[in-house]
Amino acid sequence: MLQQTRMETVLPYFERFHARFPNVQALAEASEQEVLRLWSGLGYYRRARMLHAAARQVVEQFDGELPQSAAAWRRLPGVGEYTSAAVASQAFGERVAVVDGNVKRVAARYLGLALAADQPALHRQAAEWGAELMRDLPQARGGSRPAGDLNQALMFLGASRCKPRQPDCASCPIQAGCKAAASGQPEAWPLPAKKKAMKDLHLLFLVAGENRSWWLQARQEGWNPGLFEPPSLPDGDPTALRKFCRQHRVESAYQEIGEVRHTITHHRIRARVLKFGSWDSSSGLDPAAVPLSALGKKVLALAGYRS
DNA sequence: CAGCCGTGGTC
DNA sequence: TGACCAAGGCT
Repeated sequence: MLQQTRMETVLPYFERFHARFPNVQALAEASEQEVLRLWSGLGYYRRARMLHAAARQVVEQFDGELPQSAAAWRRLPGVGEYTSAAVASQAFGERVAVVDGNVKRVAARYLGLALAADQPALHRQAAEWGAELMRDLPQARGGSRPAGDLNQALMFLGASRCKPRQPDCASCPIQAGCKAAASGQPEAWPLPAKKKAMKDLHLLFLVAGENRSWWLQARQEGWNPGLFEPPSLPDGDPTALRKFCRQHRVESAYQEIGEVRHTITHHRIRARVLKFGSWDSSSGLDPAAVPLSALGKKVLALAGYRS
């Protein structure tokens, strides 16, 4: 859950998720839809599907025993260099360095690397720096976890002092050897990344339903795969709308009830919402019982759905 | 390697 | 308002 997502955002999701799936067996036995439902709103839904797949793999292939090393964790779906190092350093005391956004920023400043945050070269050099710090660590004893502590310390330093903007060098414990602090312009590191262009997308949502029964479809591809939303199609094509209504046996009498704006990664979505009065309500779904995307929630809220 | 995937907070 | 960014990983 913490991949690309802040602790404060994750916490309430984690609490609910962990209450429902207290162990790997419970997660493995759940349906993917149930897993997505408890994840819905957190974003990056592929993480949920991969976590679910990993749980099933652990139960089916390893008899429910969790991997005991970074290398073994790394083989699970959804577990990359960062996550395997985070788990193994905290749980097993393994001397593997984490490289996240914080560590990369701290490394760029401390070492004075003229690289942008999204450059693989920065990731590589931050990893080398981390490995070097790991080698100089004292041996673990008496239950101490120097490797895990170092990893958390670097990430916390990045989040609390060595922030992207207005870093607090005065309170930084490693200011003495820091190139960026010495320059007087610590904010100049890392270099500005090339900005990615946003694309505008115009959609049309078709909403029908009331109370506990609404017209919802599971998305198959593109964004939010596996999540439910009211059906949508590209805006600006009346023929497509008529065809869609005919296919789904919905009378094309509707009311335009408003507009919803939403951003998904590099897409800026502007969606008009049409509400239909008559539809085949026998196929209605309860929005509370299926995984909804944030976009789907916005559309339903506009249409009068109260969760 | 480059592109892709969500959402919410901050300034 | 918009740009940036966050405890990344997969294709």
